[in-house]
Formats: sequence, C-alpha cells, structure tokens
Amino acid sequence: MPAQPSHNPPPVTPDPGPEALRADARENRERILRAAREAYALHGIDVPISAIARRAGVGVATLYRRFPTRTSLITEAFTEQLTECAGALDEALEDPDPWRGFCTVLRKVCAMQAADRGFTHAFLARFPGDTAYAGERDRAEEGLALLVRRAKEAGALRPDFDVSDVVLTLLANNGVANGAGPQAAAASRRLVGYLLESFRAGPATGPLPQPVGLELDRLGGTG
Amino acid sequence: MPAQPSHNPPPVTPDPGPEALRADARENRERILRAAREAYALHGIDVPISAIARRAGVGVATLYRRFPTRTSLITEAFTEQLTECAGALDEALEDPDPWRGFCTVLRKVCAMQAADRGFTHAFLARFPGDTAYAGERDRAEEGLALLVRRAKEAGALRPDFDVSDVVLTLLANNGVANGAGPQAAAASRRLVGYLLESFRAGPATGPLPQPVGLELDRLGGTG
DNA sequence: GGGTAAACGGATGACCCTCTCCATTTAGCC
DNA sequence: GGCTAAATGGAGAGGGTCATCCGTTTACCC
Repeated sequence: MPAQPSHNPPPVTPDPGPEALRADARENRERILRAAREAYALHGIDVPISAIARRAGVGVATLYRRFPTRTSLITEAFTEQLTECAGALDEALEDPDPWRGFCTVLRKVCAMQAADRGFTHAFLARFPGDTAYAGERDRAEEGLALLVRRAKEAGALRPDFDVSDVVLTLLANNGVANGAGPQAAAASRRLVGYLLESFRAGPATGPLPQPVGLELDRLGGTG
Repeated sequence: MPAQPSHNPPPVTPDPGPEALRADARENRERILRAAREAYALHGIDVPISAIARRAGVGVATLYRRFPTRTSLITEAFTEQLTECAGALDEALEDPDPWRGFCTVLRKVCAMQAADRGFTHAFLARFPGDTAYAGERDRAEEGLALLVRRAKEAGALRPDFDVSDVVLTLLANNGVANGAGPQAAAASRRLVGYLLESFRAGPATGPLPQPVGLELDRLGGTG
C-alpha cells in the first residue's frame, strides 16, 4: 500500500519502525543490536555505549539516533531472549506432565540466565516508567500460575510451593550466574538440581519459612 | 616500652596502625568506618567516597589519608563482619550435633548477607592482589570441610554434598539478597529453607548435576 | 602558654560516561 | 548522472567519581 507521494504527514514521526528505515540504516540497526547482545552477554549490562558503538563499527551518534536512551537499547536487545522464555513457558504448558514441564522451563530459563551475563540484569531490572515488557510479563505470570497449579494437582509439586518461589529461584540463579565466573553454567545446573528436589512433593518435609510475595516487576538490582 | 626520644626512625612509616594515631585522628577513623558500614549496608558497595566522608562529617582528604584506596576502606569496613562469620563457624564446630551446626552457620551467614547490601559484595569480590583475608579464608575453608565431613558421617548430610555447595549457597543467597529489595531477609530465609531440605540426607534422591569446584577466593562479581 | 608536627578540608586535576551538534557522506529516486 | 533528504561520525558539553595538593587548624609535649 504505497502512500501518497507529496504529502502523507505523520505528525512528528513518533516511531518510524525498523522497516521504514533506509537500507543502510536498518543494517546498522541490526549490527548495533548484535553488538549490544554480545557485549552484554560477555561483560554484563554496564558496558559503555561507546564500546557497543565501536564493536558495531558505527559512531556513537548513529547508535543514539536509533536508540535514544540507554534503556531503550537494552530493552530492544533482550526482547529476543524474553520471547524465548515465553516460548519455553508455552511449551511447558503443552507438556501432558506438568511436573516435567515445570522442571524443563525452570532449567531452560536458568540456563539462559547463566549463559548471558546481561540477560538477568535486563530481565530483572526496573526500567523506570517502562511498560515495554508489561504485556509479556502478565502473560508469563498467568501461565506460570497455571503450570504451578497443575503440577500441584498432579501431586508432584509440594503444596506449600508459592508462585513467587519461581522468582526466588531466578534471583538465586542470578546470583550464581553472576558470581561463579567461568563455571556459571555448571553451578547454575547444580543449584537448580538442588532446588527442584526441594520443590518436588515428598513424604516428610518440615515447615518452610513464609513465602514472600515477590513479583516479576517488583524486582530490581540496586534500588 | 617507650622508644628513644630523638631518633627512632621507622623506615617509611609503612603502616602506623590505628593505635599510633593522634586522638582526633583515631576518632575520625572510627567515624569513617562506621559511616562506611552504614552506607554500604544501605546502598551497596557503590556509594561514592565523598558520600561516606560527608556522612562521617570529615573531608575527603581525611578519608583518603586513612584509607589510601577505595578497596582498603572496604576491606577494613567488613573485617568485623568477616570475624563474625568466622565466629559462627567456630560455634558450629562446637555443636555436638554437626547437622544442627551446619544449618545454623548457613542460616546465620545468609541472614547477614541479606541484612547488609554491601557485605556480600565485599565478601565475594576479588580484591586485586589482596591478601588481607587470606588467613581467615583458609581457616574458614578448613573448618567448613571438617563440619561437612562430620555432618555426613552423622548421616544427616547427603553424601553427594560437596564443600563447594556452601559457596553455591552463598552466591544464590547473594542474588536473592540483592534482588529482592525490602523483602530480602524473608526471601533469603525461604531460599535457605529450601536448600537445607535438599542438603539433608533423604531416602530417595536422584543424581545431582556435577559439583563445581567453586572456591571462596575464585569468586567475584563482574570479572 | 608556646612550639611543632600531625591532622584537617576545600579546591582541583584527571578520567570516564551519557548524550548532542553539525559539517560531511551516502542511498534512493527521477 | 544528478538531486535531495536521510544517515553518518567525531568532537565536545555536562555531570559524576577517584584521588591529590596545600594553606589552615588542632592536639600533644614541655
């Protein structure tokens, strides 16, 4: 649907969208995102913008024209992984064995956390006034609650497990992923192994400390 | 043993030690340490030196005269807590029930982590070329290994538990402590509750992922 | 009380990071 | 091939932190 040639005035070009860009600009946009993902995965979320620009082979101004603020770049860079997480949850929900689905999704997301230094930061960080992920997050919370309920009803997940314990797991895994250096992946696997054993319904488990109402959006690094 | 009055030349005054300071200087030194501990506990280890100096009511230069580098201040500020940890371990070793001692020391150290934002950072951070804690650390590793062996021999700790799983626990707890904000303490308690259940020797536990040889001194934040 | 060396603190330099400006280059269309 | 608007990139403003310098103040000893 080609537009009228002479005047088709978008009010203030609020967000042209990547498709409306000139070919070279779109190419550069992709290069920037790739460079950002690599840099975040390797060095965490604190890498300077200039380093990303250098890695992408573009000037700083180019980066800023495409991603006006630091957080907009981070948001965009991790959308792919967030989608992957959502996909893992969907798969888990389709598994006829809810406990297996539960284990699989936790293992998968934790492995992603361990493989990418920046991912967790982006995943858990509070983006000031940001609603970019809100939709995904709500959907994830619903799906998670459903999965947990099913696993409990199947008698495989302990009854005093709380949905917020998933967030607890992610936070704990985050600590391991960020702290264990080159052994992050292996350490994360072992932690998740321990926790899943704990989560499994068993004969004689004593009372746990109270669950905490951790929510995905109330988490955040240093605030 | 008073020194000769006129000439008793220490080569380059390598480290006068806090006792040799003038009264006001020693007072200020204490004020700085107190302010640093407060600030680190509240805001994490990233607070600027100037903020600590302001909180202590001294100038920046005074702080730097006493603690020439940023890390030297951090090291000194957390020595107290490290000593407390070592004490907790000693108590645990004296407990006739090694499993109870094991649980107590893990609970205690994790609670300290959760209560103090900066503590874990300081505890786990790699201090470049630093050997200040080396002695304490070696002693802690020995004691920990002994405690773990006793708890296994008592049949209370699962046989495939590895000493490095203590570090794993600390890292995981660190993630929770840093991520859960105001609920850090409660979240940490719940995590430790789950993990201790997993660590307890039980009838039918499947194989765990391989242990990782995490060591106290090979850990570190972002490297 | 007076002398002296220790201690003090504000100003300052060096460095790094985020984000902007503008002269120059380049892609897309006729 | 030439025109035009989009896109580019380096230089630099602005803000923040670490660490130092030096003129002034203060504690300690006699």
